[in-house]
Amino acid sequence: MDNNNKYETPSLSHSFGRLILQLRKLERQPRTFEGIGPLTPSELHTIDAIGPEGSVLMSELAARLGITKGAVTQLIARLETKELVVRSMHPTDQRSTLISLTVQGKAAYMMHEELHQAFYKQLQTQMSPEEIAIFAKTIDKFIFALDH
Amino acid sequence: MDNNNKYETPSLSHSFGRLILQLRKLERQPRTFEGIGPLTPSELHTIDAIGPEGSVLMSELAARLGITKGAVTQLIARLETKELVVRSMHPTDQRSTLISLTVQGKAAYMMHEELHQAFYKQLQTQMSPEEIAIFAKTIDKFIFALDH
DNA sequence: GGAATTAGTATAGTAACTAAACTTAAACTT
DNA sequence: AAGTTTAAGTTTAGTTACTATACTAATTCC
Repeated sequence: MDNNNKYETPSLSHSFGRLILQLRKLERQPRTFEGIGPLTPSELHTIDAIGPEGSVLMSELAARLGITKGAVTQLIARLETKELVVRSMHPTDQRSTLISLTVQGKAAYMMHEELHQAFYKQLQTQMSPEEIAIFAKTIDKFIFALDH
Repeated sequence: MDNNNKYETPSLSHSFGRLILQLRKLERQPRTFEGIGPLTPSELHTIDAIGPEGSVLMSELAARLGITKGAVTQLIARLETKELVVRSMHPTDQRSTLISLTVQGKAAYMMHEELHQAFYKQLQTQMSPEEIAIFAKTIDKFIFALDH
């Protein structure tokens, strides 16, 4: 046996493969929010990236989400028709557009955040604080390894 | 401060948010394989799910990938035109179709597997065996928590 | 020997992008 | 001051990766 791993665990590659398939599934499931309607994962990520306070440039949003500016234009257009987001002028640069959440948008943000909190609370019943700590730390190393 | 977490770590929710955006990005990047050409992430997951030996039913493939049978039909059709996969008859059930990898398909499988191995080897330079073990274990709990 | 189930396919529609060409504004260059 | 380059954002057409629905054919279940 050329595997001298002395820790009896599920294989990392196997677990990670399952995680990816699970996340792919999760990431194509829209979620419906009370008084707002269904929001796709991309819409939710965008709302998340804007944040509940202040405003963000289109290009900054593209950078945060890791997508092109063209994709952001399309997403913001859709969120604008849903009245979750507003565009406003940049005070000094006429080229720039500032995006911020409407009252409705903030409500969606909060409800989504609560879902997250509930999830992490539920996770704490399954994992010890030590495990959670290592998990968070290793995710960061993992991300680092992902983009070399 | 109502956060009595005594472990100084990046917040799990923050790390996980970043992980999701990173994986979304990764999961829309095709990879090119020597002598085969570019393969999309979905195509690679499908090849992975078929495996290098034996054959798999369409419906089993759909279950493994967590997508509908219709989606599998389309993916297999594409992989068939790329000559990475062949359909064959089920010995006793005329309705069923068995899918297996061609020689080319197995080559793609192997090259992809080598990429994975290289990634995990690189990860081992960043993480201790204990961390890797806990990471694998906690991913499983995490997946469990994801689908309640 | 039907009736219900199961395996797979076909088709139309949607989400989530990208790439490339474009417009307008701002910042440099000389 | 005029021209050039860069940056911000939009538009459009195309692709991938699905889903949902309706369908055909084979099998199993009374």
